[in-house]
Amino acid sequence: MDSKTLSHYFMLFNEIGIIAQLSRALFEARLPDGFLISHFSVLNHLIRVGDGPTPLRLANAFQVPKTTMTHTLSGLEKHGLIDMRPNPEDGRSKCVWLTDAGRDFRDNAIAALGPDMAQLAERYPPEFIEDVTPKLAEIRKFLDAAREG
Amino acid sequence: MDSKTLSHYFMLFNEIGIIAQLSRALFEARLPDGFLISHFSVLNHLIRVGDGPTPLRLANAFQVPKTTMTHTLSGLEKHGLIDMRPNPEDGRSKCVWLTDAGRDFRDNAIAALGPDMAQLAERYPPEFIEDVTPKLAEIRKFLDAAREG
DNA sequence: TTGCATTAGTTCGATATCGTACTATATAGG
DNA sequence: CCTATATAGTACGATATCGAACTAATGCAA
Repeated sequence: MDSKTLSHYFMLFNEIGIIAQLSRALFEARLPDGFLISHFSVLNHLIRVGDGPTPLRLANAFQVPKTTMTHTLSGLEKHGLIDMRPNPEDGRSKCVWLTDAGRDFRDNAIAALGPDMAQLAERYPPEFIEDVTPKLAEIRKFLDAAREG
Repeated sequence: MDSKTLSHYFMLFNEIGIIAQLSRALFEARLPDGFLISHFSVLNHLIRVGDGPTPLRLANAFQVPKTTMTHTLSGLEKHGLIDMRPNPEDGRSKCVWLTDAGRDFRDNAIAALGPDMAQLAERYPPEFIEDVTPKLAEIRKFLDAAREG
């Protein structure tokens, strides 16, 4: 691969890194003090996919080490947004359930982020997003496979 | 905006966040112990754009707080990969210059990452990358503008 | 010139993230 | 059943990142 082509691949990941950084900062500015995207993401995931998963399943879903997920969940539990109950099918394990406060928090966060997304949508319509997202999902799957291999 | 459309926007940033995470881990596994993508990125930037910029210019280029750039540069300097010299045009400021060791480090890193990129290129040819990257760059510019506004 | 606001860089404290090691439980093989 | 291995979650230590406050130099305006 010639160096010019190689640099294009570097640039892709450079852009992705910067967007991840900027979007995190912008999103967190809309959340109550002390809450991070990681907290919102978990709550949102529990709503979308359904609650009751183990911490390890969540760690895999977000591709973070399980120690990181432990930390994130402890923050959510401390604020009463989730319940951690024993897993009836495995004595080593736990299950994560939303509380009413957790659902409210997530709804409020969505409402707080709505205007930003609407502003983004003015410039980049849904078709644009729906074009890019699947391509990124492909790359993500490839990287995830490479991680294991 | 209806909730289904909204969720598409969330998913975009979710994918971006995960790719940033995975690519960082994969890249850093190819670097010598104790070095991070941030170190490589700065060296690579100095090669591409030319060395001699101030730390603040670098912080802006990578969209990180200047305190983070101070930390990154101190690591590079400690390993003798860059020189920090006074800025002749501004007594408050400094200029960042590559050392020969810095150039070598960057060349070795590129060589170490080459096979991974080649593997990626097998599945996602340059045209794919050149389609996606500009679109991400647009979103990045939008977010950057929103950050200031 | 003098005084005030601005800017570049660093220091410091807080914390999110992550790897290693550990405990408890589960599973497979003898 | 018993032992060895694997797995789920946690505790702990290291460090990258970031915001607030600080220092020093600059620029501007009266």
